[in-house]
Amino acid sequence: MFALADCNNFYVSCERVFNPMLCGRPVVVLSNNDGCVIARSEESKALGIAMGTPLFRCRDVIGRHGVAVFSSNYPLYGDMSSRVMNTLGAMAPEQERYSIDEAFFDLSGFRRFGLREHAALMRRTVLKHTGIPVSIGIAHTKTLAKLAAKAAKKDPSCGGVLMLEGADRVRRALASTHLEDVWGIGRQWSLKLALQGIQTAADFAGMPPALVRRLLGVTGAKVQAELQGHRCLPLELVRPMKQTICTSRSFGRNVFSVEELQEAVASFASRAASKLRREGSTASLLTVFISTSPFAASALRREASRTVSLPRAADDAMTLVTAASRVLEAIYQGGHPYRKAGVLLGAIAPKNPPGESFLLFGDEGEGRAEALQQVMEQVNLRYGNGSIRLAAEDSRAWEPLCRHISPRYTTSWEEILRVPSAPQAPPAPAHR
DNA sequence: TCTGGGGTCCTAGGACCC
DNA sequence: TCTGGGGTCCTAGGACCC
Repeated sequence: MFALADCNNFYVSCERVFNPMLCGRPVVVLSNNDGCVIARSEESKALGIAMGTPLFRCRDVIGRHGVAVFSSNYPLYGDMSSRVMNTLGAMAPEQERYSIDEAFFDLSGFRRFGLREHAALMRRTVLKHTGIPVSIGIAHTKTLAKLAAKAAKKDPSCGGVLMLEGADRVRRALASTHLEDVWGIGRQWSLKLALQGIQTAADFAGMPPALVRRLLGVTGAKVQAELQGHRCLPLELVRPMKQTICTSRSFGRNVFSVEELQEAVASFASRAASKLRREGSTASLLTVFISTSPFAASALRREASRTVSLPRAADDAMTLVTAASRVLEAIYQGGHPYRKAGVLLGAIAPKNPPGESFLLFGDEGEGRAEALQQVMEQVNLRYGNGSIRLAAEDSRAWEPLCRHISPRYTTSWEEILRVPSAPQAPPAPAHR
């Protein structure tokens, strides 16, 4: 049997652990740049604040009901995530970390303890050790386990754990699940299937497989088979190597000049380099993209991108920053209010593959660049990220907004001492 | 005024190979 | 009149996930 453990309203729960005054109050967490609502407490959901709502569209509700608003605090959420994952992993070692707030487990070995009982113990332990509430679904396939976890969240009577075993129990769960709540079925496919009269997970599971294959391809066919209890998605115990690594941001304001874009792109390339090095990989393809807001007047709108292949696979900031800077120069065009840029690395390969390759036409700089990069990493490790960086990255005038950020309670000695003030609703727009 | 970031997989079509 | 069969690789676009 597979289990899925899913943290409830994860980002909101992280904020509440360190600021219990938030419990019982409506809370939302915003996307980068304070743009959209990406996490909501139950109280906020009850107020009708939908996932992904732009902040400016729900300011009224937020003001009227005293909703607490937070910018996202990824150092905090990432650290809390590893605490939750480590706690769970200690109690069920066959673990696949699926996302920042979810993990799958193979619980087959725990039959004699009672699967439901063991899951309930996992849940209690995580709550006690980290303060984060989780819901756990148990079933024969991953897709059914996801469905069970969702149902466990909705129904308070099951105490956060729901096991789907037995054809009848599964059938009832499928019948009471809307199609768009099934893992793997998004908006577009729901609409497509609604035209065929398909409303619930049970309807979908009962469709002729050939029709599903024709409408949704093999991906949809797998979802259907999983709902019928056939395992198509195995537990992935080791995370496969990333195929692309991307660092991109929306800017806190319009950026017009190539100089400011250069600084942003240099920072992204440098960030991407450190992600790459953490993976122990190198990249041979580099893409730079810049764009205005997609909501800008069409005369001002512009999207541009270009990919280059690097003369040799690289993982150091200086090579990637230099390459990115050249690409940006080539695609930049003045007169547009740019709001976003990014660097995407591709053709990723392990750094020291068996039978290591070398450059035919020498490269004496190589060893020095590597040594310099390592020293920079050590300095940043000891004195804090950003203590030393390439001059090209400086100024940061483009930095995204985060007006409602909470302290990094678990990863910063300075910030842990900051007393959380009762968070306020964001300042009302000037005209109100 | 104000709208995230980082991924994966599949499919179709085109260019190419013998 | 009539024009093969079996592949690979790449790219762009579209769907999905959190």
